[in-house]
Amino acid sequence: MVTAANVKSVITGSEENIPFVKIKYSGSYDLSKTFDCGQCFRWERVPDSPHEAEFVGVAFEKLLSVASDGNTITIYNTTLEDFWHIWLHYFALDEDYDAIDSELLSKCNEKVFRDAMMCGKGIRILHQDPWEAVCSFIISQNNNIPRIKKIINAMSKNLGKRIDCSGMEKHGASEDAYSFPTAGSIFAAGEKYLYDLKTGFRARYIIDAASKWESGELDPEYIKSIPELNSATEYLCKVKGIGKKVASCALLFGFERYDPFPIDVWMKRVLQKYFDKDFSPLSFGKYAGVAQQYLFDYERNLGNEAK
DNA sequence: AAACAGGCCTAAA
DNA sequence: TTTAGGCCTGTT
Repeated sequence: MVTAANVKSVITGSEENIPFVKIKYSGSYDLSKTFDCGQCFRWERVPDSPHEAEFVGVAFEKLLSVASDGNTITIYNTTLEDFWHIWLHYFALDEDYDAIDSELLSKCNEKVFRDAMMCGKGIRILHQDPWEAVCSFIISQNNNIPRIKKIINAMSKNLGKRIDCSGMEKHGASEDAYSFPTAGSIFAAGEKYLYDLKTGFRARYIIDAASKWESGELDPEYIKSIPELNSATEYLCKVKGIGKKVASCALLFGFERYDPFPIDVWMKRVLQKYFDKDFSPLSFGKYAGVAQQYLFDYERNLGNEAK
């Protein structure tokens, strides 16, 4: 019962007591680019993995690792049921990126964009938990990725649920793992507690978001139901500490939409450098967010090659 | 050591 | 409506 276009086969097995799901997949899926493009903060590369690439992380209160070898993706420490219910969509294995790419090319045929798309082939936009996305991108402001990860780990360790990792040592889970804390537990902990976890001036923003999340003033299902991007953005901006950029990221990575086009310092640079003054990212259309990821990755890789 | 990091808030024109 | 300054912390 294969329901996703690019998933060719799914089998289960077990390796040293760790159950896995192995997916044969057509098309390109680049785990490294996907986890390294700044959309998520809880995945780490597994050192000395026998796979071409393997990452271990926590999502939806579960610890798992994902490995890729050619056109095979293996998810360790999961079940077939969770694969179909959670991971198929989380990893965007149910998405037809060839279709997305050709839609984007029909909207923009600039050479730089074609190059960026080629360079970023295999990047996937994950479908993360909405609360985790909101909270993570509040933390991301005026901050760098190592410290964002550090803060999120500290919050998880102190306020999340402990997750059993036994048997996952070979998959990079040497220490205990913890789920991303719920809005309720963050709100209960209070602003000073968060401040002491080095969140800095963002502590009160996180509390404001958690409080609105708890009270229902910030309702994820309602947000997902808003058809128009600007309305959804405005709605999220009710929270102190959420501005246009943070809202765009949260919507793109946690609320099931592809049209947000987060503009940060990198994207400002890209737009200035390669596009006409009157060019609007809106012209990328409904998959603008995917275009943003390609361009972002492209610009950052150019920087790395120059070093 | 001073500046910067995938911003946002606030005060002041 | 737009603009400057400040902000927690860690790293270079």
